[in-house]
Amino acid sequence: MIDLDKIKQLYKFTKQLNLADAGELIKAAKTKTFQKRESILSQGSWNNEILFVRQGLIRQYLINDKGEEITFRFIPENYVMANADVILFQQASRFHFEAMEKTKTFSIDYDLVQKIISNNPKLQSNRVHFAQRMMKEMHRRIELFVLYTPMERYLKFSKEYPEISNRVPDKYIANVLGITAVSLSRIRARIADQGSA
Amino acid sequence: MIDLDKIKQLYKFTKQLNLADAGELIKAAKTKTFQKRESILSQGSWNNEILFVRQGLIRQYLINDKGEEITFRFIPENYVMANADVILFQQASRFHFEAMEKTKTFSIDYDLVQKIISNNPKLQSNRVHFAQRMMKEMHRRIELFVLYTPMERYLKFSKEYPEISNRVPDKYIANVLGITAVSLSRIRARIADQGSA
DNA sequence: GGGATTTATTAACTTTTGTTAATTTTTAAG
DNA sequence: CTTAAAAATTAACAAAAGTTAATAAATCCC
Repeated sequence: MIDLDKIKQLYKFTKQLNLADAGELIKAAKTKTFQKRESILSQGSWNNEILFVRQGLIRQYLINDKGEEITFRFIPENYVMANADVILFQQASRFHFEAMEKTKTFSIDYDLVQKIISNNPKLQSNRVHFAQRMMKEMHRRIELFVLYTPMERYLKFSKEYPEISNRVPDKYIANVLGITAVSLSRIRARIADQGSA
Repeated sequence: MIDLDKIKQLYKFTKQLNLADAGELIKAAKTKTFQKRESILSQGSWNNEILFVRQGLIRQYLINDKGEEITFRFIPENYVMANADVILFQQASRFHFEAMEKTKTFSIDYDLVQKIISNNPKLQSNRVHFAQRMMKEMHRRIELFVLYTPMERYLKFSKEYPEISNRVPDKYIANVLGITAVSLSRIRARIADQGSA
């Protein structure tokens, strides 16, 4: 993997990436590959690596009080996996992360990112744009729950993220949309009905 | 309003605020007061002020396709009102913001914040902590929808934000939790039942 | 390609929510 | 304090979602 490749990949992630200044970050990034179903990070971990997904798809999930597995989020190509529990909430991870397909990533320790950024002030704008991207994604997701019905959520989700929707089992999508798999199946039946009516 | 007061208030907002460096920001902040029910920002606006709520409570809402008013978020003391549509999504505001009580704020134009920060690199850490605070809040909210039932959401919300829960009409809380006012009323009845059973 | 496993669908039933409207309670304004 | 307005509750019914289990379809792997 040569640097040019890295740069291209990262450039897709944020149009604002300042290529000259990002050099140090790119140098520090480690390449990792995970096989399908391989665990990337487990519940209880204090690992605080940031992973940029170059290829593949990661699923973030947890086991709730009732012992049920609940998928919280998908992280496809050009998105970043960050462990909110460790980085934002200063607690051990409640979540598991696993590759749903063969997944290639760049990874950097969050502490190292901090350090590099503090030594390269020009990287600040990249950090700002990264944070904004995360906030946009989260905001959209909250809107989905507050403003729309389960059926509308599903329609919007599959329209907005076809590259996820077509790759992962519906039962995981159901979790992400805050409904059960059975309910999602019925929603799909209703949509098919209406479409042909 | 003397500067010391401003500083104290802002300090509450983020423990990381570097008081010496924040001087310029504090100088640039304008003090505003809104009366109960007064509109702060309307749908369609391109205003991109950031408001820090010193006192009072702001309600963010929109009118959906069906003409229904839906409350999206509350912004109480020591929280920041920012218009995501203008700042993150580069679009005119879909939301209205109004004071639910007499509300006192500090306000700064987002562009001015940007400018001041770029001239005072030490303020960067404040910006990072601000962004992290927003992300924490959003993450928690998404968790509420993905991991919990409407009843659990209500219990957690009223426990975690009693200062909001006790001040605003239930019908607005219902929206924020993604359910109807009637349904919330029934949930409350069920809780009362169980409590006395 | 064929059997095993996983996923999706369907069914049957219960519980909860949405919707509309009436009624009670609370709040606000004069 | 009294009345008007707003909010919350309750009712009645339809629609949708949760739950458990059975069945069908898709997929995985040797």
